[in-house]
Amino acid sequence: MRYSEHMCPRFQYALALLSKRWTGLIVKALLDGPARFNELAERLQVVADRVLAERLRELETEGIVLRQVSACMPVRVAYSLTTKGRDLTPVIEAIETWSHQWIDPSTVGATADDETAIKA
Amino acid sequence: MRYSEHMCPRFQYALALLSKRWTGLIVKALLDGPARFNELAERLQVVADRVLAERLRELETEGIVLRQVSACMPVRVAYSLTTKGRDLTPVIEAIETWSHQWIDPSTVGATADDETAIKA
DNA sequence: GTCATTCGCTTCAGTTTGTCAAGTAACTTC
DNA sequence: GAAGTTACTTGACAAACTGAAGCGAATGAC
Repeated sequence: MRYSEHMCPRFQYALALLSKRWTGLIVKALLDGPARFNELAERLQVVADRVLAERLRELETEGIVLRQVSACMPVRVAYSLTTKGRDLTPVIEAIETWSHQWIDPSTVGATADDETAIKA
Repeated sequence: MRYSEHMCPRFQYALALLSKRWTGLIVKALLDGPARFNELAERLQVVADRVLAERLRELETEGIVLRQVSACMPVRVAYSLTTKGRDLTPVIEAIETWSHQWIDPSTVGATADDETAIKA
């Protein structure tokens, strides 16, 4: 990875991590509690399996996500946040606050397009 | 854009914006004060001109960045943050705090690789 | 005047990164 | 023994990013 000389490398490293596509959403989803792979894929419907697997592997090596495999019969894999991961809460909260202050629901676009719209 | 049904669309929209490559770094750079295009490109050495121009255009349409063209002789373009943009400060600060708490300088990799290393 | 330079981009070719659909290996249930 | 579940992986394709070069207007150096 390359860094700008004019900014703190640690900040740049963290930013690169967090601004990888879907990283924020995955962390947010895991803040709601641990989940198995398919469960997580359900929570974040927009993320392709391939990328979800990749991101989770990256987040695991970064020590943000914990991967626990149960030796049981239909091999279950549970993903959860480590302390390092849970410490991202203020970042997520800051984004939530900002989005509620500045993002106009109408800007967001067709929010419920498919079946959700029919149900509503 | 597509959204997960299980999370606030405003949050997802904000996250998509902020997690686009280089967006965070550009905002951070502009928090240090307004800058012209080439000046900004210098501050963020890692961003290709093409993408910088594109990101700035996006951030302008989002109302985060203000683009002011001086009618003077060698057309100067000044970029600065709007209030909406400056309100991202808590987000940037949260990431800074986290990175200083959790990112080990040695993890960051070869911090100063080129000439910087020779000078040190 | 003509050449080279600065400014704010844009264009091009090539690599990286992401998407979608399908497949796989191990095991259970019918 | 065929079908389903779980956690991924694979492959073909598309979108996004990179680095180097170009471009048009306006100087400044000679």
